[in-house]
Amino acid sequence: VLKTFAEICGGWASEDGAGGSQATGHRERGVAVTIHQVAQAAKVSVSTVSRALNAPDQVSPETRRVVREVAERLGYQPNRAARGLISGRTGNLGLVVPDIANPFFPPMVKAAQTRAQIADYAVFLCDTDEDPHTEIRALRTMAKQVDGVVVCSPRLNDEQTAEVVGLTKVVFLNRRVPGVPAVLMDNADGMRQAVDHLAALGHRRCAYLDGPRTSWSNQERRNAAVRFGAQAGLEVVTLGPFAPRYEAGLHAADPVIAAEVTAVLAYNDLLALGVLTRLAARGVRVPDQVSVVGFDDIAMAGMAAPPLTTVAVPSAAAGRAAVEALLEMLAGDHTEPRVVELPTQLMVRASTSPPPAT
Amino acid sequence: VLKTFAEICGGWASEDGAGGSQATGHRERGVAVTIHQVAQAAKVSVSTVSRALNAPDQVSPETRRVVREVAERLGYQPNRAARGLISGRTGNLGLVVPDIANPFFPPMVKAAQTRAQIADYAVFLCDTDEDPHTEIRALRTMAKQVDGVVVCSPRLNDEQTAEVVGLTKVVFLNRRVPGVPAVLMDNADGMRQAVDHLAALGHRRCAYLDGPRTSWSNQERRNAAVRFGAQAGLEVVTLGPFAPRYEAGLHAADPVIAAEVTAVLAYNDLLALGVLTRLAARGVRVPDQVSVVGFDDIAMAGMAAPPLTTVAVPSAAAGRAAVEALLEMLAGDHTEPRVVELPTQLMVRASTSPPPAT
DNA sequence: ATGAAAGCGCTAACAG
DNA sequence: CTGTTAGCGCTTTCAT
Repeated sequence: VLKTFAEICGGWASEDGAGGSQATGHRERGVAVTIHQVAQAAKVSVSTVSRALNAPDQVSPETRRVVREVAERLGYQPNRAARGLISGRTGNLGLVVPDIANPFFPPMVKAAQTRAQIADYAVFLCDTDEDPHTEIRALRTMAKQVDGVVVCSPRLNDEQTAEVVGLTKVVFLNRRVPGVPAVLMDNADGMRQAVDHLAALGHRRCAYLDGPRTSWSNQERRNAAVRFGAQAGLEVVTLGPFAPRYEAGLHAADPVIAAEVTAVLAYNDLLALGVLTRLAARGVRVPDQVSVVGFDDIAMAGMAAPPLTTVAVPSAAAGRAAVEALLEMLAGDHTEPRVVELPTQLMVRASTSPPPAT
Repeated sequence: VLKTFAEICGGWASEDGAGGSQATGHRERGVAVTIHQVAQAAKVSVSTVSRALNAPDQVSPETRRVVREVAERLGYQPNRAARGLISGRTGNLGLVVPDIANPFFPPMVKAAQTRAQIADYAVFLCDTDEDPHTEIRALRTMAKQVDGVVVCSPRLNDEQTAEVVGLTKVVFLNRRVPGVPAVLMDNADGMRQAVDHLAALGHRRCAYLDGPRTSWSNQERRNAAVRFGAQAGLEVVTLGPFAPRYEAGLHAADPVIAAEVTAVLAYNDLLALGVLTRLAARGVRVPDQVSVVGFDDIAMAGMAAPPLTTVAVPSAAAGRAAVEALLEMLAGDHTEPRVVELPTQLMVRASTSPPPAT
């Protein structure tokens, strides 16, 4: 019941829980039980133990039964590091993310980890804090202890990308690089849906809130907005660029008002949410006076007031798909480097409506 | 440019970026460079290479220079698994979380991972999806390939806890168990601040929205609300229990209205946010008619309308502290199992005000 | 100061 | 079907 630690820094935030209840069969743990102990206890050789566990049909049913029973009783858990050393297969995957605190990533990470676990892979997580340098360093270190890596929204340049691809099996998530297997989201189609929605409501002029210049997704989204806008008779003026954050949205709202548009397409939800807040503060009613559309459909989008119309992006499915693509590569049935593009979908909620009658 | 994958399930959500630009010194990667290759290239034995890298003062300055240069040129990265096999130290830590998609956890995970990385540890992440069974299984598997584990908001029962503690070094986060080192947040004091705030505003009767029955934090928070409420002349009626989620908050708002209170203390922010939404839908103005206080201070709390008054919990600092506690245990300077309790702090925003004049 | 040799725990030939 | 023999890549005595 001590009480200490003065340094409180960066983020704050809580949650937790207490025990469920499941009986655990009694195990005799003698600190570290190795395959040798099992072999000895079962009165067979270590290789038999290994086979009984990994290649069940290479040992007699009886031996197998005994070995497995003993292994179970002793609580034997094979040492994956040792196994990996000889087999070349570590049973580990790497997962690299620019910023896990960005609400866009957690569902992706969760799905990826869960999928990996099902295939009996453990996953190393690395948050690069948006730094390409940290990213490449992490990848180099990881390479040796994983069978492959999923890199989400890579910030690597071409040279670094080439190096990484030579280091280990890699699947990119949210970035298309020739020759590199990847899982992508159909940003263009999502933006088309959003633009069509606005045009159908009768909007004729809207703003696109530009995201980070270096963002691959942003380029796709902006281009699509302009292209499909022209096609649907919706003029799109670009404002920005803005950081993909709530605070930047607060900032972006004023230019939006000045731009005399009846609708705004934001690069992402965080930005859109900021716009919503600031618009309300300035007395501009959403959606009556201005319609707002986000992108991503992060959890908070549906909790905003008004609930945000946005383009849902299948980030959980993408995380899962990326791991699956990696697993396929590892299985060796690799035809060509696979590129998967997942569909996106407009979620119409309450932040969009016909423009005010002039 | 294929296009496939029909199955879109669970969560949806986007973000990404494209390359920065940093020159990478040219490396001659011969697929996998081992300590042997370095030894050969440097014309010394493997043990000398090992020493030159790990125990610099055991080799002559000249040899050291040469070896390091060669290692650098070849891009040698020691195989941590092999190292761990002999040294018993894996250089890996485990991080177990009930649900990374819960916005409470990402800052914690990020801070923990970052801190571990600084100490040159890699981290295995496991999301247990709130399932004690998955949790114990993950812990058993991890135990062998890590030097220690941080378990966030453990859902383990006593027996399982005992087993885990025997498996590897463990630090709990958000749960106090006798004999187990832990990092805690001062829930009681945070609740005291919230209650005092309400009492100071003139509230005389408020509701506490109960969280999950099994949650250790919830028990602490509820008890504190009642105890400090009595002390401050604020009657606290408990409503619930509710799941710690936005949807549950939507549901909780109606009983709140029926309870004829002038304020509500929610178990956590998600719940409070739901209450905010539903109250607005029913035409109840916050804070004019009812004040709302959350707990945790997740990112969305500040983005709500009105911005939520809530108790900030230092989750990032906690993640960092947990890793540090683990690191200390590993270093062996373990005096007694350490328990650290971090302070919490009320963030007064716009969802609280004096009660309506009756 | 340096090299040779012995394993860490495990799997994969290779014999019986 | 099962045991024996080699190592995987690395650190660490133990000699030299």
